[in-house]
Amino acid sequence: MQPTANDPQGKSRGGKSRGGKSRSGKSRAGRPRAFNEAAALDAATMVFWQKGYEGASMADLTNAMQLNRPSLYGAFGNKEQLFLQALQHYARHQGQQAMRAFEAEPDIHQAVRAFLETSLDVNTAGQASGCLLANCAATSAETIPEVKQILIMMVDQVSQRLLTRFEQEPLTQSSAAIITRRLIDTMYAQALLARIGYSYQQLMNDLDDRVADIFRI
Amino acid sequence: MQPTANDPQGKSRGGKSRGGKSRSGKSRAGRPRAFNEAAALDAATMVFWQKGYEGASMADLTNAMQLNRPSLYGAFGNKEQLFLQALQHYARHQGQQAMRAFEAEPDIHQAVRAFLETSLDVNTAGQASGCLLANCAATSAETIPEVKQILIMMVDQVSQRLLTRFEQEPLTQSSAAIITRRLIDTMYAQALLARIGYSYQQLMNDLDDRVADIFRI
DNA sequence: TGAATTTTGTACCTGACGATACTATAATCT
DNA sequence: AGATTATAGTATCGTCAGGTACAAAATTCA
Repeated sequence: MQPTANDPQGKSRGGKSRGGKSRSGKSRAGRPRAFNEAAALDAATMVFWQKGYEGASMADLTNAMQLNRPSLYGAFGNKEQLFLQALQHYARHQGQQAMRAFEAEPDIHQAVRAFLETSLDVNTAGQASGCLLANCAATSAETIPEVKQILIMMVDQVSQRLLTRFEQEPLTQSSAAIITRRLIDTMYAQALLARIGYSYQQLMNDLDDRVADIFRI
Repeated sequence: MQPTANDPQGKSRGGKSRGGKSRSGKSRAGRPRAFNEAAALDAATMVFWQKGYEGASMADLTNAMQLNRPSLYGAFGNKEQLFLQALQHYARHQGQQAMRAFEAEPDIHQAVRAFLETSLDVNTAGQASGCLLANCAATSAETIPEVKQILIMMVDQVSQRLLTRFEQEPLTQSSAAIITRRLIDTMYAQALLARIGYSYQQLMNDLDDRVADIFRI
């Protein structure tokens, strides 16, 4: 907050634009950044989440990120690269919350509930509704090839982690696969419904039924 | 095709821009349209389906629709109104195909399969993949309020029609609701997966399992 | 301390955006 | 036929898009 720039930015250059030497912990020469890179990326993520890739203008972005245009280009490349970084940022944060809640819960039934509840929280909390990946990035998948790769990677990874857990439970192999798919489908559906205006309460009301349904074999 | 404009356009003004009198079958005064309105809307729908609302430029649209800009504005209002009309056009055509296949099939098991198979066809045929409503319009739902209304209407309507059919089958009330929800969730998931690059074959391979899963209670 | 390095902030560029004015053209109406 | 109506087609409007050049500022290196 204070103008004295004594906040320890640590690495200061995590591997952005030009290949940094990252010799040691010491910060490099030159004027220090006036913005926090992670916070800026977080803000950019929110903008893309609300407006999508094409719908978000550079003015929207610099505004939300609290930096000026050359700083943005210096730190993130260009709009497309920023978008891709925002997707990965989202995947590492909002996107992982449900999975963490799932894996933290020992009881499998409760784990599924926690997964969907956390997912619903992400889908309805904040200013953007739905899921940046499922609802926004998917639209741009036709235009930006890298988006397809990222999304496929994410989707497969989530499937795999869920399946691994279900396979440890006392279930047949095929049941584990079915439950995994049902859970993922339910997550997508929740994201879409949240995006088109279903409220937290409306979706929350269905949650118990949905959880029960997933296990109904 | 021929320059002689003797193609019977019939109504010629279905109720667009200004309130037409639609007195009788006779076409009104003035130079006749050089483009087919339904075909133009169809082309616009494809463009939006590929690029989304913000991603589609007026140049893209006029190009695909084979008309010039003033004609577009005269016939469809502006870009946003054109988009809304494209959504409804899509809902009446591509969006109804799966439902029609479903309702045409007497055996409920086969009906579900036909529903998903037709849906998959729509999601992977043509130049745009996925679903215009689920994948593209959802992104713009935050920006254009009318989109939310339209999507909610569509979603609820599909649910209702499916549920009505399942309730006629020998199923418990709750089973009908569960199966309806599973079918819809599966449809969304297929659309998303198609959009992010899963091929027709990949999705087709899962289809039998998915159908069986829907009925597994 | 001064040279080197990096970011900031302003101002700006080029091109594309959505939207329209205007005229020519082709039909119907009287 | 002439008047009227509506579209086609061109050329263009004003604005904002994404992206940068450039000089001032703030740090490290020698």
